[in-house]
Amino acid sequence: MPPNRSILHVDMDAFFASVEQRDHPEYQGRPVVVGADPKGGRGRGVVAACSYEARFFGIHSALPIGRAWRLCPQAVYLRPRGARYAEVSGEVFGILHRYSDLVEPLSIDEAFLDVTGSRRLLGSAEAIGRKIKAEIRAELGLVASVGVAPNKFVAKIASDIEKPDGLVAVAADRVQGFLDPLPITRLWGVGPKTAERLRSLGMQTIGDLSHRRREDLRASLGEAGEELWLLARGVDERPVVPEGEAKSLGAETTFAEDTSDPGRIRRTLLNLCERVGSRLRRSGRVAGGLTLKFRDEDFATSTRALPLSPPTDLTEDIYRAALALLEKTGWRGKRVRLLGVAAGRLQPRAEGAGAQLALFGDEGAGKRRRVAAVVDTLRERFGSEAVTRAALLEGEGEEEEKG
DNA sequence: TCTGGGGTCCTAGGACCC
DNA sequence: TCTGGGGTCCTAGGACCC
Repeated sequence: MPPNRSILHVDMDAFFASVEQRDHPEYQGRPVVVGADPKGGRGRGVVAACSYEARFFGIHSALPIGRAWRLCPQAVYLRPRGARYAEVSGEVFGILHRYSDLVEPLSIDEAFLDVTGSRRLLGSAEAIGRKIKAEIRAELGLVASVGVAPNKFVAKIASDIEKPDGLVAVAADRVQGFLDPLPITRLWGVGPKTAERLRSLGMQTIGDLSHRRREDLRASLGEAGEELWLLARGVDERPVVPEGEAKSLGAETTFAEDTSDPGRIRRTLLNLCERVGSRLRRSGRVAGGLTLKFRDEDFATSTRALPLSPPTDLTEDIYRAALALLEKTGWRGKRVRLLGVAAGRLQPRAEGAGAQLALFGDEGAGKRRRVAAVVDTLRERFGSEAVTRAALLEGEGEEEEKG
């Protein structure tokens, strides 16, 4: 690890809303809220992103959409267009890669760059940050905020401090002075629960924490406390790691109203399994495990998991496992708010996997894979709601599918 | 005013093995 | 009849992030 690193954190400002305003000039200057359907104030979701005009009314991300509606009914309310944002995100990352090979995505609209090795050729880290902002604006018509610091943690905070359109550089000898006055909630990994715990121990600011003894934090918060202590002192040695493969892949949905209707529950579950299976097949991977998520009308959430052996990317296999997991939740008689399915233990699909399955006595696998390919094509062409596999819903295990 | 959907990581506790 | 300690793997829950 070089002793004097230059790390950038680049964070797009109001990303989803800004893409919508750029794609639809008539939305410019207006409050734009991207998120769930507000349904006249009765919608169940939350705000995913909103423009700065909307923030003026007190709207912010994660706000229940019904509340946003009451604050500003005249705003433009839009459903997220995930594929579009992914496309624009790719263009943003294209610009970032001009300045370093070490680009680590943190989400669709945020990344770390290690520009330590780029400084000689491309100028100071701060100058690089300025160029990145200028190119994002000129080429994409979007605004980013940038933080420059000796490590990831400080760079991330720095990018946030002067949002929107900010550029904040923190030199190594100014890190402690920069951090100390900030509230503990700025620490990475301190959410509502940990913040409450720290406050009950008399700590309000990062300075309050950095002035404690390391052993005291270890005693009260364990290993996590020690890590917080290090962050509070501006110590963060984590390297910038270019993108790796995702470790899990899931889909979940909240019902428009809580339901105990078995047919509706099974149809929804099948649709989730189809979405997960389809994404697995597209990514060329198989899942070695499945987790079902279940939330009841009281918002109590539970999960059940099992291994998938052999690993699979087929909707039928995933759905069968999901039904077994659903039984383990004891769902009957309860009203369901949310169902989710997540594939884990992902691994590359082996070549000739179908032939291998045949050895295990599963001759239908090749055929089912071909059916899956057709379904995927139809769904791509006509949308994910276009194709329902009626055959999988019938019988409910009393009747085997015939080939 | 109820609280989305996509993820990651950590921990506690039980099973199992030596 | 009660008795250990370590290691590993697994599941469920939960905190956190965007």
